[in-house]
Amino acid sequence: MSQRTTIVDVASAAGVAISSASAALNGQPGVSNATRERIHRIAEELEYVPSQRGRSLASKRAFTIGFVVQRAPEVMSADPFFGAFIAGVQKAITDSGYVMVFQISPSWELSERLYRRFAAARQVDGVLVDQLHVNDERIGLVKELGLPAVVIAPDTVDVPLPLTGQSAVPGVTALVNHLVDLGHRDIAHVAGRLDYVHSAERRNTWAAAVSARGLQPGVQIEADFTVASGKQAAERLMRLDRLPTAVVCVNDLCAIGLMAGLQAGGVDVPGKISVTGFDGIDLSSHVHPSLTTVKAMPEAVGETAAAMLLELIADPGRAPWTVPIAPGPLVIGASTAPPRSVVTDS
Amino acid sequence: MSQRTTIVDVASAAGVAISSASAALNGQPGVSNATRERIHRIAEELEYVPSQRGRSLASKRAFTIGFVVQRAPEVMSADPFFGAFIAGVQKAITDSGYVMVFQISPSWELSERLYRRFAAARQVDGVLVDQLHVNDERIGLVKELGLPAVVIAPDTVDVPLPLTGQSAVPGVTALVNHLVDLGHRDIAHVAGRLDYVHSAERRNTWAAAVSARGLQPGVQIEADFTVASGKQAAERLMRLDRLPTAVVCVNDLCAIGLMAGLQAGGVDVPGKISVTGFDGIDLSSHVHPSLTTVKAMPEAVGETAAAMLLELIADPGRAPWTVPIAPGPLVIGASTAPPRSVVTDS
DNA sequence: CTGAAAGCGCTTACAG
DNA sequence: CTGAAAGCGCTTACAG
Repeated sequence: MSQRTTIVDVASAAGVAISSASAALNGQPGVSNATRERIHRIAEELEYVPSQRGRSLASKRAFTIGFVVQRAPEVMSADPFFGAFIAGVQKAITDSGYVMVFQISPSWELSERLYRRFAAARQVDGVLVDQLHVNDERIGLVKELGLPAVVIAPDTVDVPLPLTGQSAVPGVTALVNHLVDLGHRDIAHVAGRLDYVHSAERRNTWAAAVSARGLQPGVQIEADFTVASGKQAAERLMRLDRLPTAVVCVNDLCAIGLMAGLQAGGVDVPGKISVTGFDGIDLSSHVHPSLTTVKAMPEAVGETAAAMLLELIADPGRAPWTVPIAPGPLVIGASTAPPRSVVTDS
Repeated sequence: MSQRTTIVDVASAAGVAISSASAALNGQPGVSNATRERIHRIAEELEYVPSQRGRSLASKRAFTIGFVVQRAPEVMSADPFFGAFIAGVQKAITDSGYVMVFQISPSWELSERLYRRFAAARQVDGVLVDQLHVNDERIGLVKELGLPAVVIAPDTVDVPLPLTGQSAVPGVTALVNHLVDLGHRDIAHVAGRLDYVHSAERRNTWAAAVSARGLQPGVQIEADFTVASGKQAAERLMRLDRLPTAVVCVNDLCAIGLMAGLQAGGVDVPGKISVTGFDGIDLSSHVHPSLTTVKAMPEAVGETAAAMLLELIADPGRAPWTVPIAPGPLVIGASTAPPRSVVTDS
């Protein structure tokens, strides 16, 4: 392997000082067009690619952003969010020469260590904070560390940091209205862990939307986003004196588990109970019955979050701002239908 | 934000030269125990964490490994492999101060650009090459770039690079034997894209294992690992003159789609057809019927691959070696049963 | 507009 | 065992 070409090679080949080469290559003012072009041409000829190491040290930037996903690896696997989210992040950062370091952390304790190391070793220029908890310790931590950070959460949340994400309010409201319009009067909810901001938002929206139609919110069961927890929710539901006629689930995976549990217990979906999900994952259109759900747009969220982080890194003093992502569309599947009584009545 | 403490601060506080501080902190010989301890103590007091930027430039290492996943983001989402695989990678590298840069690339063209940039910008010290294709261009590319690389593939594959992974031979053979023992004589296969090494291995193993039991391999249908493709496979299967009594699928997701498609077409599983998967993802135990499958161990593969890459980076001249990962266990679910004729016969 | 110099924070030969 | 010096490949004031 021959020596890599450095900016010194480019400068000497162009007959200029390395400071001129640097300025020209970085598109900075103070270089005549003639020499700028010559330097660019020579850099190309020599296949010059600046070393991130030299650049990092001199410019005090890592050209790297950090993303710590705080959840168990097994849960991550099931989550439909990450592929698309990360693809979106990449789309936003790649052209700036930035790169994303990705870590999984099952616990807050490990997350904290990872963030501290990121900051102390100057390994990243900023971080993405995902899956916000109620009273999330990470907010205080990134502030303490002076680490630029963008939070991903429903845009209804109030945090002292730049934020982007989708609100579930329009989606869950549409889901509830769809059910009420079908004739449902007893609409239950299978919630996610309520210490997560996004599941709390969905739960509250379910209750508010049901009330807004003049109905009493039905039973509420707490689950944890997984298929297994949806299945357990089905078992708890089937032990009730009276089944609700419809269930709004916090997400698709949970709804898929719920449907499987109900079907295993001999409860027909949607004949006996209608079920809705949230996320619009690929699988939701392939299960039987196909799921009525709301599409999330993780790629758009990832792209926006990363773009915001880059802006914040360029201007760290900037006051927090929020960029809402438009809510995704309602997808009506075969898992929702009029309740039996209504069908009989007609 | 106060100034970060640097090695200069540590050295001057300890009253030694920075070279001594460096040697002591990095556990290198040539420092007396007394001064070594003193330096360590002072570094701790000052909460010194070495800057990766300085370290990188001086030591000509990035302390970063690259992982480019070459597939569409949507497919990634569905893939159960990555969460656990990445968790395993982290486990292996975190203590060495290494970090993983993660990229998704839908095409070979983009992958090539990413690898070239990694190499040219000295952004990573090595890469993980996953999901090996038949005649994979990445093998030649990493060699050309002089980029240390570890390949993840079934350990039956022969490539001129260090390799780790699980062979599907024991698992698929066990699956086929299970079906034959139940009485099946017509065992079909839904394959993954056969230009992938791992799906080719599974296909070939299916054919060999069926033959080894003195039977003719049944129909073979090509799919692409997704639920949707499994569903399409079901439709093609149902158009055949005679249904096979059992189907070995390339992976769980595909098997889940196949079962959904069969059930939608009124074909009972396992009453009419037995179905097997591969991977042992969480979902496979929650679908109805629960899936007979073989567990994959992505975390072990990730950990081993990353550990190997670190070894290779430390000794780039090392001759390629292979570390096989023990195959995972057979999981017998409710999706396999004796064929109807056998049940009737008895 | 252009260039010489200092410096980012380390590691690594090399003298003593 | 210990220290002074050079150097990794850039960027960034600062003179000219």
